[in-house]
Parts: sequence; structure tokens; C-alpha cells
Amino acid sequence: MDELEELRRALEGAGIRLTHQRMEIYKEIKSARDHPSVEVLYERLRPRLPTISLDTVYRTLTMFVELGLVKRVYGKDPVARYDPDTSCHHHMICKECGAIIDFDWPDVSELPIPDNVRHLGQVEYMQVQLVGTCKKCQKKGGKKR
Amino acid sequence: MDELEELRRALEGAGIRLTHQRMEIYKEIKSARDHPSVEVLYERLRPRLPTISLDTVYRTLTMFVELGLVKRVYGKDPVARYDPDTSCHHHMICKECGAIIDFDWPDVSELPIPDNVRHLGQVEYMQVQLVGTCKKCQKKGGKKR
DNA sequence: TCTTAAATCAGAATTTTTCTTAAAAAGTAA
DNA sequence: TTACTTTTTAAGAAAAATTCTGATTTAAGA
Repeated sequence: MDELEELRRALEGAGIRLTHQRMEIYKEIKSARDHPSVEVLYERLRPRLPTISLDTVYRTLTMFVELGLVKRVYGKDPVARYDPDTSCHHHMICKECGAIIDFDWPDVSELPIPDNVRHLGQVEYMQVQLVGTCKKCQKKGGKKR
Repeated sequence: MDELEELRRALEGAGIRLTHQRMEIYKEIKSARDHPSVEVLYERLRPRLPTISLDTVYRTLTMFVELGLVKRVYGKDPVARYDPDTSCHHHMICKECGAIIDFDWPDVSELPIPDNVRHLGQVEYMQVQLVGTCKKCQKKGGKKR
């Protein structure tokens, strides 16, 4: 089954055109496992799409977020990063290197949102963030970067 | 007991001077309940400290984060915001207006970090993010911002 | 194929954050 | 206090991230 089917349907449903750039950006983010920023995705796309503009990557990812195709997340810096996995999962964020690492925690994922939160508004999704130091940076020890 | 005692001790422990600006920034962030950005804090401080620079607010808050006096969080935008509450609690983030609202969820707060996460690194703290639409924006209905 | 609205590119503009440097303030010792 | 040393600050410049503007190109339906 075509991996672009989800994109095709989402765009059609919203009356948005399926362009070459959108397909390539979709493929790139959907195959990423490191929650890349726009800048990083842009650099990965350039070999294939030498004339693509940074702005197109920004606009397209914002659109993907609005369509629910990807999620926008933040790590240690004020830089938007994108997560192709829209299912319920969680993130470990490294304070040193900024890595964002996925993990599962069914005990939390399966809990219902408690009643005392209902009055805050309508919840779309829930995720846990663990902030700390990743294995790699622990080994390096001390402060880096 | 002096509300600035925590600041005094943290700075002393790190060999950092206690200045007028640091005291005022500390008092301002510690009394805030809306997770303000640097820009917002700066505007709140200006009436009292007309010559303070934005850069001082940035530097000081970064220092407070490193000392563990406050936490840095992100909501819907790529703008750093600061949380004076360093105890375990969670956030509801409104996609519309960007509000960050505190809530408690003891069932999660009291869970131990699961074993399959140990190998990811050392965890300093954990928090849940609920992303959705706050009560106020629900009432307004439709897209706003 | 033609038409037209939508999308893209390139560069400029904005916004957020950090850096540089000279001046001011804080701590120390006489 | 005064003189000396070091840290901190303010101001503006610089850098980084994101969004906007306007001309050109493209997708998709007639």
C-alpha cells in the first residue's frame, strides 16, 4: 500500500493540492527518527530538491501539524521540531545535547485524563516529558556544548 | 521567613553575587502564575527597574534554570517560558491562545520511572503535557489567536 | 490545452536569543 | 572609607529562527 496514501487523503479532505514539495517533505519527516527541526529537514531535502526554500518547509510542516499528520515538539531550545509518530508515546529530552528520544509507558498512556482536568478544556493528546541527561552525554561526562 | 532565602543560598552555593536585578527578577518570576516569557517578565520589571536590559533578564533566567530555581518550558510557540514551581506538576497547553495551565495528577506523579527508560539516561524530572483547547478558547469557538 | 486559484521561491522583514564591550557595581583588604 | 579586583550590567550589534511580500510557477479542473 502506498506510503503517501495518508498524505493524499488528508490533503484531499482539506482541499489542498498535492505538490512535489509536499510529497518529498512528507516522505522525509515520516522516515526521520530524530525529531528534526525545519533547518535539519531542509538540509536533508536539498540534495533532492536543490531549489526548495526554507519557507516552504516551514509552511508545509505547519500545515502537516494542522492536519494532524505530524506533531510539533520542543526540546531544550526555542526551536520547533517535528515528530512523525502521532500515536501516543513519550519523550526523554537531553539537557546536554538536545536529543529527543521516544519511549513507551503504557501505564500512563492508558490512564484516563482525570476529572479535575476536564474543566481546563478539551484535551487532544497527552505526552510525558522526561528531562535529564541521555546515556551518550553521561558517558562524555561534565558540561558540553 | 525571608522569601529570598532560597535565592541567597543558591547563589552563595554557586559563588554568584546577589545583585539588585537578580532579586527583582527572582521575586517577579516567583510570583508569576502564567509561565511568562522573558519579554513579558521584562515588561513587568520595567516600571520598577527602568534601565534593566532584556539581556539581563535572559541571562538571569538561564542562570536560575541551571541552579534549579525555576524550570524552562515551551508551549505552542518557539519562545522560552519560565515556571517558578519546581515541584512535580503538569501542564495543559492551549493550542489557540498559548496558555500554559498547571494541574496535579498524583496517579502519574507518584509512578516510578519504568525500567525500560533507565537505559535512556538519567532523569531529572518528569512532567505531563496535555495539548488541546482551553476553556476560554472553547467558548470563543472557532479559530482565533 | 486553457484557465485560474493556489503554491513556490527568493529575499526582506520580524522576532527571539545571544554576544561584545565599556561602564557600573559588588566584594576585599588595607 | 579608599583603592583595587572581579563580576555584573546596559546598550547596541549580531546571530538565529520564523514569517511575510511579491513575482513566478504549478496543479487540477473546465
